[in-house]
Amino acid sequence: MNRSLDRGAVPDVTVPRLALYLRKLRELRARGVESVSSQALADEVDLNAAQIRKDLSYFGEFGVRGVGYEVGRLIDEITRCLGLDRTWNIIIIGAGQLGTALAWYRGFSQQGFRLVAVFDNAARKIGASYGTGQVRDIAELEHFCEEQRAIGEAVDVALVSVPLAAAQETVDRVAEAGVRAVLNFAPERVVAPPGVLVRQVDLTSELMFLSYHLHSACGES
Amino acid sequence: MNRSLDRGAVPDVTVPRLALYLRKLRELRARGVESVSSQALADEVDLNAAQIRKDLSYFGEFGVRGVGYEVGRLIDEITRCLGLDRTWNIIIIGAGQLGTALAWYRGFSQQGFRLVAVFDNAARKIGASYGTGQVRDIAELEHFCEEQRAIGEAVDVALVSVPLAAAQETVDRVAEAGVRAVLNFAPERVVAPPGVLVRQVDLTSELMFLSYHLHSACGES
DNA sequence: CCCTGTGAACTGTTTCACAGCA
DNA sequence: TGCTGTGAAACAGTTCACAGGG
Repeated sequence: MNRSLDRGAVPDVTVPRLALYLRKLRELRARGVESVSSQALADEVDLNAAQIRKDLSYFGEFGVRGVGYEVGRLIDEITRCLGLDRTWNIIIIGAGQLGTALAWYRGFSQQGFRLVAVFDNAARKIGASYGTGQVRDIAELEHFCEEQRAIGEAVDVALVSVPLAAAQETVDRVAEAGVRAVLNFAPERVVAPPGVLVRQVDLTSELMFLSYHLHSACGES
Repeated sequence: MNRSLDRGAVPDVTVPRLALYLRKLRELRARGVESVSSQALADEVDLNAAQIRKDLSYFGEFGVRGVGYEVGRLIDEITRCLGLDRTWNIIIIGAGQLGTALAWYRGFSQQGFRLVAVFDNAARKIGASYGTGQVRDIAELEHFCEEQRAIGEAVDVALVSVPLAAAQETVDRVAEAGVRAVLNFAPERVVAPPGVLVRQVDLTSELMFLSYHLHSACGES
């Protein structure tokens, strides 16, 4: 029974934790550690050991009773579960400060994400080369996506770093162009077009979370 | 009874939702809307109306039965609950691509966050002026924080955008310098020093979340 | 009557505790 | 024996459903 297919059973909160385990396991491997128990890994990532065992059990049985998990094997399994055993093509819409920072971010390529293009509507930015992607005119978006599909390198994910007012329109447009996942950085919760997965990265909310806790801590202590 | 003080009763997930309500309420006010029911607001933010009423009830009774909520009043109340009725001083550590993008980000000042300085260890970057903050030598960090405290403008939050390997060390150092909240952008879950609130913004995890869902959707449909 | 505020029911997640296997 | 994998218990968060006040 291939557990990785019955997606409905995997809690959403499990997925980001798998990413965390993966990172820590790679670190352990780099340090020469070959085997790890759920307890040892739990200590490293500051979680409950049962949590880790349960998270992994949604996808299969990767450990050996009485022994633990083989680090290399577990890295491979989690990599596969997360869909990181292939390359995902990403584009960035909006070559402002944030878009530019994202384009230069090294972490992407290290995880199997390949930046194939950056789009902007400002003529003076077009043609510049950021990291592995070139800045193109947003007018070419649909054409570019189609071309990529034609060569078997369809655009999988769009990172949207456009101004607030353009966020929804941009998401609708990339969805229309066939992109099925979006990471939106604009502080505006956009409505996901059907069949498109939208994930929000909201700096303002994060700051407000901090201010709330700083504020209420003042009131208490 | 001031509910905003018994913090233990407020679920963590409520706080980012308040930030969302606040944004939508401001938008409604800008559109000239003066009164809103929990149902109408729920439709706007795509949540359950009871959820909104319960979230607000943790902090007090802001509505009028049979009528709804007065938009202006609710904005004020949420602003107060989130601790946004004052200015918070923030610093950025690491003036790389991401740190620079953060420094230029307009959203901060609009929400009552004031950038007071950017720190870096690269001599050639020091002195440059980013947004409202000037780039200073990281060696001056402790001195700067103390000086700010002396003039009653203590540094409240540090945004950490340094390379992976320096993240933990940097967080420990800002904590030592008296900063009580950190927003960490390095893809390394850092250990929070006692009494310091650390919040993680992890682009890599977000991308992996998308790749997981794209991947498992392929297997199904 | 309408809509808020809230106990109670429900759903989802975490943790416990132990059976089962190396 | 030691550690995994997993039902069952505990806990947290969401939604329901209705009492209560304008």
